Formats: sequence, structure tokens, C-alpha cells
Amino acid sequence: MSDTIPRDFIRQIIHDDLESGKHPEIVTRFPPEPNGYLHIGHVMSICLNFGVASETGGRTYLRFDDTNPGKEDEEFVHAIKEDVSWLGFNWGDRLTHASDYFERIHDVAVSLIEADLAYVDSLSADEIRTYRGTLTEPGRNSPFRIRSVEENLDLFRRMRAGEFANGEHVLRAKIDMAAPNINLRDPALYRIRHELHQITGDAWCIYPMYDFAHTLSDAFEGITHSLCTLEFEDHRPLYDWILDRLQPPERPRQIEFSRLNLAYTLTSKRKLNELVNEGIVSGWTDPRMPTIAGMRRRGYPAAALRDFVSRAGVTKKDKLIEMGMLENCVRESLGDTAPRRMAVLDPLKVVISNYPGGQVEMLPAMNHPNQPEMGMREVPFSSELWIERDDFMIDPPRKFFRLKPGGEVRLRSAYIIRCDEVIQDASGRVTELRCSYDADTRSGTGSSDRKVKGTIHWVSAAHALDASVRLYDRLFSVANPNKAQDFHEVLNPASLETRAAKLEPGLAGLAAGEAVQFERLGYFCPDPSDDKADARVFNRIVTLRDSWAKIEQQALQSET
RNA sequence: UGGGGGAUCGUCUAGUGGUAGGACUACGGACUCUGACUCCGUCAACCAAGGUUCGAAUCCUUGUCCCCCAGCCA
Repeated sequence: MSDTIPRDFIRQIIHDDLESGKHPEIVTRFPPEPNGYLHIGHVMSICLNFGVASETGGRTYLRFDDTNPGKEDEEFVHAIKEDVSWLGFNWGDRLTHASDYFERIHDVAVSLIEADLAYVDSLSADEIRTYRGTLTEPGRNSPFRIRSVEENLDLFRRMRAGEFANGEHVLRAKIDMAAPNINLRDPALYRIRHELHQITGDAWCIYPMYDFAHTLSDAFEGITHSLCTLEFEDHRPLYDWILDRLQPPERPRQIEFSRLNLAYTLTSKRKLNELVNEGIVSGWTDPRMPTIAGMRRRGYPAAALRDFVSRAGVTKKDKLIEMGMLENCVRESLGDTAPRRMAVLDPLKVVISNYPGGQVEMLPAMNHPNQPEMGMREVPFSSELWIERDDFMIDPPRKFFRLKPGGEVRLRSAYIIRCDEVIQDASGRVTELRCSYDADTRSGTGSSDRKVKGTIHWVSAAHALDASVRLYDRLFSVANPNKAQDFHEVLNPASLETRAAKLEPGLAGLAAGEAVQFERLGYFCPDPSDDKADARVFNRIVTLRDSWAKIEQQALQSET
């Protein structure tokens, strides 16, 4: 097995670089901008960056790319740190900020000016765009491109000193306005922003651009492999241009991989922001959000997320991964560990007419059918129960193994009951079932091995714990909402459904975020934010696989 | 019509001149006090056309399609 571990192309490069002695140790970084919450796409980057380093005994920096004050916020810094560590990664003492290097970045800018490789441009933003040319036509030199080194030095010093308003000047690299790669057409290095920075406060009014700050930060930290997504591929020549001027002792190499896109979700920060700001979701941590915080609140285990991105792999091919892949990882992670419980989401009253009124039995039930070591619990049984409305049909199709008039079914961990009478209201809606139980069929006793085809879950009415249960579905109704002209039009109106559910009483003590399986329904956990002792709120993490849904479809079709 | 990338089952992914394999899904079956889990089985792919070769997903040529780039965002 170990010799067949698939090694993605990045791990191959890293392996080769270690082998050849190019680097004694691997140093990576995860460089989020603190302007939003991390999402499923970032999980990929986090696992890759921290993964390749830890696998090789290397180090990883968590570096906040805070070069654009005003867009960035401390709230996001906290959230990001929490997300990364929840995912299981540890940056040790390597928590940094691009702003830690502002002075050094500035010094590099000055030395570039001195080498006549950068100049202060006084064109307006609009003019710069015009001068830049188009994808098919070369740009033209700015008239300010010929300024002397002395003048540039003076102007840049005064930019820093705050003598100019936003937008009045910009520092540009002097590369090639005719370059076919637009990133090389004298890219901006510094712009003026009279704005308070969340860390440096008012110390600066000029801020470095991403390409400049990011490349230099990589160099300063001794990053060996700078892993980023495909859209930065044509920034690499600029990355390399900067490194060529700097000549750092340890030269980082940028390698790009494709983003991970999940079907039926968005990962554009801008659009995620809109979902939050417009109140379409309850916030960044809404359990329907593809954010790490949302998925954590929903109840997805960190291990499932790690498993998911590892199955997705690292390549350069555009991916749009099916939701089922993620859900499978979640089920797989929870399947062996989540204790089993019973809960009824759409209650239908059942009265056991031959069971003594007022009598209560505590019936033992396994916490996990495949893992006896997880022990047993007791659930109360009495003459009035709740069962799932779906588990009864007056006129069922073939292969319906649940309750029907005159039919028998086993109550999980309890008795076999027979449906004797169906009570309906004026509109024909079933309001109650009168059943009789077979006292000799109690689970684990008597002739309890008597077979009936179906087993359903139930909760004793008198003992039931009331809870609000939130059923989540995909936020969008199309596989790739990124492609939609307006995502509002492809929102899934049924992405959240709330049920007044009946839970077995033992669930009262369940802690927030602790996952259990409601048998036959799915995995659930108390919502970490909204669950209260006197008003329980549960999230459905993921459903169980449901082959009945398929059979039912086929049955209904064959009858028509 | 500039530059940079990418095309292998429905989805994700292995393959590095020698039997196209795995995971998820789908489908069929076994088991079942969860229509779950588990187990067994089936369907299913090399973008196209040429070329090189005993042999090509892999090398060459020519096409086709898809993605990214014209922020003083990252």
C-alpha cells in the first residue's frame, strides 16, 4: 500500500527538491486575506500547505495578507485562526502578517527606485487603464515613466509622508508596457490609502499591492514552495521578476493548482458576502454556507473535510465536485462514531390499545448496532407513541415494509405492533393509529426473533423531548451557481425547513455540536449557537442514504 | 484576433511507451430489529484526426473545446 500512495504533482516536486538537496527543509504558508470567512476551497489550500510541510518535517506560516486596510477586519482574523486550528493544523509561533514587513517592503521599493526599476506615476487610475492597452494591443509608456531617480525618490518619500491624497500617485515597477502578459505592463507596487490599518494604525498611508507584498513576504519568511491557485499563474513572471531583483538566499517557487469547486455552492467571497448582507442566510456561520465555520456549526467533522479534499486531489484541472462526495465523507466519518438515537420529525400519534395505560417500561437499546462496546441506553415505552408519518400508508405500494392497515411492523428495540384502526379527520388526514402490541415480541426476549419485514423508530409521547429540528438542503438549485447571471434566481427556496420534532428523552443532555444518528433519518447535532436548554434546536448534518426513496419512485411509476 | 493554463467513466482521480486502475454516484444482489452499515457483482472513460512505434492515454503534428488575465483587489 505504502508504495502505491498517489503523489500529486506538487508533492512530487517537493519530494524531488528534498532529494536533490535544493532545500534542506520545506517551508510553506497559508496566506488568507482577512476580509471574509474561509470556505471549502480554502480547506484544500490549508490541507495542502500544512500537509506537505508536516509530511516532510517542514514548517508552515499562517500569514495574514493585510495589505488593503478598510476591506479587512479583526473579526475575520479571529475566525480564520479558529477555522485553521479546528481543521487540525498548528502554525506554532509562525503567525505573521504582511504588515509585519511593511518597513522592509518599503525598503525594497526604495532600492528598486534607486536601480531605476520603479517610478512614481501621476496618471489617474482611469488614465493608467487606458495606457495599459488591451489583451490584444500593447500598452504605452506613461509620460511619467522617464522621471529621474531623484525625483522618484523624493516623490515616494512624500507619498509615505502623507503629502498626497489617495490616487494622486502610485509607485510602479518599470518592466515592459508592451509585454503580452498584462501583469508585466508596469504593475502598481504601492498606492496611497489614507486609512487606518487594523494593526499598524496610522503608521502608513501607502500600502503595497498583493504581488509585491506577497512575493517579498514569501522571500522574507524563507518560503520554499508558494502554493496558490491557477488564477495566479500569469502572475508568476512578476513574482519571479521581483525575486530576480531581490536575490534572496532561499528562493521560493510558486506552484499553482486548481481550485476546488463544490457543486450547488458558491465560493466567491463577494457573493458569499451578499448572501450574508442581504439576510439570505443567517450569517457567515449559517449551516448552509460552504464556509468552514458554517460546516463546523452544521456538524461536519474536521476529519471528513480533510478526507474530502484528499479524495479530490491536487491537479491543474478545473473541478466541480459533486456534493455527494462530501456527504459520503461526512457519513463515513460519523458512521462508526455517532451514537444511535430515536427521533420523530413528523409525528403521528399511535395508541397501543392493549398496553396498560399509565404503564412505562424502560427498554434497553444499543447505542450502536455494530459496536456493542458503545453500550446501551434505556428508552421509555408506553401506550401512546409518536411514529413518523411517512412510516404509515393507508394504501401503500408494493414493497412498503412499514405500517399499513392490518399490517405489522417492529418498533425498534421494542415490540411488534399491528395496526387495527386508522382514525382520520374530516379532510381525510390520518390523525391517529390504534394498534395492538404482541407482548411476546419485546426485543431480546420471548419469541422476539419473530420476523416482520419492517422496523420503524418511535418515541414515547409522554416522555418526548420537544425540539426544533432544522433540515438543510443545498443553497442553490443549479450545479454551478457561479455561472448564473444572477445567483438570486437560482437560490433553492427549500434550503431550510424547520420541524417540530419529538426526541427520545435521553437526548436532553446532549452537548452542542455533538453528533448522533437519529436512526433511519440521518446525523444530527444540537446547534452550537441557537440550542437552549429550554428550547432545543438541532441541525441535520446529513441524511442517511435512502434506497427507499428510489424504490418508492419506481413503485409509484409502475402503478400508473 | 495577445498571453497563460487545462482536456481519462456521470463526478474526482491514477497512469510517466507494455492488460486503462481506484473512489464517489448509478444499477443488480446478499444480509439486516436502521430500506442504514457491511459484503458481492454490473454498467461506465483516454477531446478529434493524422503520424512515429512490434506496441501510444503517454512521444510528434494539426485541430477542437473549456478556464484565467486589461483593480490604485487578493
